[in-house]
Amino acid sequence: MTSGRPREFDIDRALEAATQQFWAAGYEATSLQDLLKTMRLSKSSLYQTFGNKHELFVCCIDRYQQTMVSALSEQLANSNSVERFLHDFLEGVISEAKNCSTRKGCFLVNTANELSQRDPVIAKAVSSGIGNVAEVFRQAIEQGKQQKELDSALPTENLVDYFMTSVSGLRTMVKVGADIASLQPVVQLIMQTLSGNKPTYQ
Amino acid sequence: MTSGRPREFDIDRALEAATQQFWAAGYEATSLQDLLKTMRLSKSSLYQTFGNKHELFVCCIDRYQQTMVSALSEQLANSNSVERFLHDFLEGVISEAKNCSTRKGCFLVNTANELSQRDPVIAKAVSSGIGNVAEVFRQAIEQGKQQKELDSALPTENLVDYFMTSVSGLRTMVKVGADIASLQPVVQLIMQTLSGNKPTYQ
DNA sequence: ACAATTATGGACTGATAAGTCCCAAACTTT
DNA sequence: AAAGTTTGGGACTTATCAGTCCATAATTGT
Repeated sequence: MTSGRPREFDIDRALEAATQQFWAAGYEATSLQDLLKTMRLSKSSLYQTFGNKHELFVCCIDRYQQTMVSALSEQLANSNSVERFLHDFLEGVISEAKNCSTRKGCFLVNTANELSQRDPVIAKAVSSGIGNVAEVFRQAIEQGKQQKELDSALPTENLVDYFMTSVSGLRTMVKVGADIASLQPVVQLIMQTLSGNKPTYQ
Repeated sequence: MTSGRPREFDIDRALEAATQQFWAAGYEATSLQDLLKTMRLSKSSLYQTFGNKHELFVCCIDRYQQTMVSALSEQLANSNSVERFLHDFLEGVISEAKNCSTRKGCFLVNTANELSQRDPVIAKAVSSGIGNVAEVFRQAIEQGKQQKELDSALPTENLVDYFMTSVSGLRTMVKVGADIASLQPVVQLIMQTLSGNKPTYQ
């Protein structure tokens, strides 16, 4: 029935560009002009397609969260050692400290810090996203306990909370400017704690 | 020589008020109107005394940092157990999760997250402040090792970095909305790791 | 009395923000 | 050809922001 000029841009690519912008600069510091530039859209197209800045942001959060969860799930599935999976993730977090320029951290955590206290809609999206990420790690840790890689004396929930806390902490340290040499031993300590202080994977 | 009408407001009280405002809402989200209201100053007085919003903010950061460091030093001096000192600090961090309303986190960490990537002046002030805080914990941990409370096999620097990372992580978890019940076991795990997995102070 | 300083408050500037609206052109399907 | 839709761009509104300036009053020391 309905027809008309077809949309020329790709919604997902536009969302990806918007995400990069929001991720790098935050919500408030990103102006509509910035978005139009990186998304390569006219103002009309943006408002018609995404509603407004706030709705666009929530879309970006959701998309980021889905992407992250599926990537993590895949990595877990392709990994034969849970210990290695967790260790590699931590290493990835602190590897941002190698090149001074990027240090973007995690989009969800950044957003939580910027907006969770004053925007309940965004707070809910972030909280949900972090919950989904934590769920992947819960599965990983459960699997690790069954394979006797991790300390099975402790409740899985505690280990998940501990891991999420550690990841958040490393992210902050990277942002504050810590160097990778000082964070490497921290990663070792975290992994030792998770595995019940057996010698850990290097 | 010079005389004139004496200043009617107290600079330190004004800085305290400004700090509370910046702390609660962040730098960008705090307008000059907000500051005038909480500081109970006229616009002229604010600009004459503190220069501008940015300089005022740096003053707040410095003042906060000094206050925090001296308070921590005092607590450490008055504490007979280093383990208890560290444990109480972690408990204080997660106790914010009890009353949903406040959850302000640490002013330095908040600022690092908001501005460190794009404001080098503030980044330096924050980094310096966090360094001073870490120094107190370094002294504490050194003392703990000498008193055989902590695992002396590990370098002090690593333990300090681990502790700072853990604190930052807990702060983020609180902000994201974690409840105190799930963070309590995390605190236990952190303390066990610091003390070399002896049974820890409850 | 006089100079120096701080006080208040409002007017003002220049910039930027998000969002609305309108228009003419481009494109697709019927 | 006609209807429906998207395109880009610019004009516009409304609001807010940080910061400057000025006039006037209040209070101090000399």
